[in-house]
Amino acid sequence: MIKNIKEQIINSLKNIGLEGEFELSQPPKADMGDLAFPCFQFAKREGKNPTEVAKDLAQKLNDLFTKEDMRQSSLIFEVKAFGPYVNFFLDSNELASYVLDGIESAGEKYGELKIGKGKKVLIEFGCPNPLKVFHLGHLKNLITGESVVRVFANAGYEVIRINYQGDVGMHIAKALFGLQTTDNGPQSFDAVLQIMKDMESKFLAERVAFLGEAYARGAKHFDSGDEAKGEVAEFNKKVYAKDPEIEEVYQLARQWSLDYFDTIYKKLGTHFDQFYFESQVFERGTELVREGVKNGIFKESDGAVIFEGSKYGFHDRVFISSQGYPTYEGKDIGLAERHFQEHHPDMVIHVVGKEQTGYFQVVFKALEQVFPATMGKEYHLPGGYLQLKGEKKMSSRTGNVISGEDLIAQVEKSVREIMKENDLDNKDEIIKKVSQAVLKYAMLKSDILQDVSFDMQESISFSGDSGPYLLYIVARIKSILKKSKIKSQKSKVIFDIDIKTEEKRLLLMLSRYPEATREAVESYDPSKVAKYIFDLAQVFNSFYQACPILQATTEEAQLFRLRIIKNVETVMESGLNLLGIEVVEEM
RNA sequence: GGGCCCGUAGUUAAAUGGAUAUAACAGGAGCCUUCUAAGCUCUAGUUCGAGGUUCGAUUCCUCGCGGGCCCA
Repeated sequence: MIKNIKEQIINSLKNIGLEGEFELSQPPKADMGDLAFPCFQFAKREGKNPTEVAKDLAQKLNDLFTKEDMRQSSLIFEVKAFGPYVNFFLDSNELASYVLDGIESAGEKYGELKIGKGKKVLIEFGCPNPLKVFHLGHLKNLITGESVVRVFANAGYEVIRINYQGDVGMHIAKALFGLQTTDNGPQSFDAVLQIMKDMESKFLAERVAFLGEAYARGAKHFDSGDEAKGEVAEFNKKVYAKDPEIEEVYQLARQWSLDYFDTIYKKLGTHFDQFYFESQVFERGTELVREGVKNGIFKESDGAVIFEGSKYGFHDRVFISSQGYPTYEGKDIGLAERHFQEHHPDMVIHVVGKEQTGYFQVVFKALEQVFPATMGKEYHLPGGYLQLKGEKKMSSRTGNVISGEDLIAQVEKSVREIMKENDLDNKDEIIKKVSQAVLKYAMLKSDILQDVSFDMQESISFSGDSGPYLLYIVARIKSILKKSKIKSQKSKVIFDIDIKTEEKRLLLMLSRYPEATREAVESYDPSKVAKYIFDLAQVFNSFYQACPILQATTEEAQLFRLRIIKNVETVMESGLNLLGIEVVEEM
């Protein structure tokens, strides 16, 4: 959209003899024009003063545009030099018909891209560990991952949603140790199994809390000394060996956890195409690493198997421990083989916290050597932490932290409180959608790498830079459209309409949406879309204040404004959808 | 000890090396018999420090200072 307008300007520049690649920027103020061409680089190449060059270019372009047959279109009506910039003013009426026709003919597809066409990408996100708490980090990861999936799908990629979960390893051992430990000493796993079977009728949340407490007991014991570490490690062996003593308890606890995670996925409107488990890949991972030792990729060191990342400027990492068990690194080798054999992806994106950056550098380097086909295709998308305002980073080591589900519940409670006076049909559903908007927008509005400091008061506030603020604008537009009673807004753009500055700014803003979706996919960062929607919302509000719609002075103006807000609605809904946020009819 | 990331108004965040560093919240002053004022308009307030590269640095480089993380 705006891209085509820019191309027209660039063509004009080429017509007057400029060569090479140009970027157009946006003047800082509306009265300085709609698009700008900075002359610095061109002037440098010519060895001239940029201000003089701008003056000269503006003159030449004006000469060009007065020759009617040379004009690309009537969209540009004025060219002016501002210091070292050549600024272009677009004709409001031409712009209006260009933008509105463009969006309307694209419909819901407006903002979609083709850059990923024919390419397949696996996006791995979520990844909570069974038998551990679903903590705030997982919540943020799910929200981020869901949005990244949508941004890539919107860009034309075929996306496979992957969730990889750690159902073997020390954290499972800790939970099992905790389960068999009571205040009066150890109990048998038969007894544990009986307790758990008796709990089957209870709520899932309660059963999962029971597992969480067990994990916390086990983790505490593990940290209490070397001897304790050894005791817990015994359970690790049993898990890997599928020891019948613990197998039934382990399977039941694992299933409770997974069922519980499913309820959270549903609550957040996310889903997965495929689940992978560490239990499915650890054997193959171990095998591949052992083979790699023979090929000189990995190296034995003090009974463990390591990869010498230090040869590549990273650090060495253990892939098989001295006890003979694969580490996360070793398992990831087995996992990657399955990814590539089953899906043949062009790219695998791991949406994981930023603290894993060093880990992935080494694992990807090792992978390249085990499977050269993965080279350049594995990508770690590092995310910042989620902190509640006034608290330190959350850890699931200790039992008493706010879980992801607790936060969802607290947000819902606060939203319900704010909306208690509102008389609405389907109020519960609206509250749920608004609550999701609160959480998702708060997590996605800053750069993906930035830590999010979640301020409950600010995020649930219905004014300012918040999810509800955006939903409110959509609801207001829908309300006006409903009241307008005009069935068809397919008015021809009326060329004698006097278009106000606020209307023009809004039209220009609408034309930039595809640029936002492109930036988001190119930088792997949904926040680009979030920022765009917020900017659009701001511009809309100025328009809304300055331009009465239903009380417009002429019928033409009313039809025109209805058409504009219909398009704002389309773009807002589309952008929010990329963030995983559903709009509401009223609130 | 080695490596990575970060440091912007009181707070939370923007800014492909470009025009007067932009918003939100909090503060001050206005605007509702009018489409949902959950809004709008005005106002005050910012680049951690020292160098360097550049016509131009919040952005790139070096060295400090402060915070986070990974590895040992």
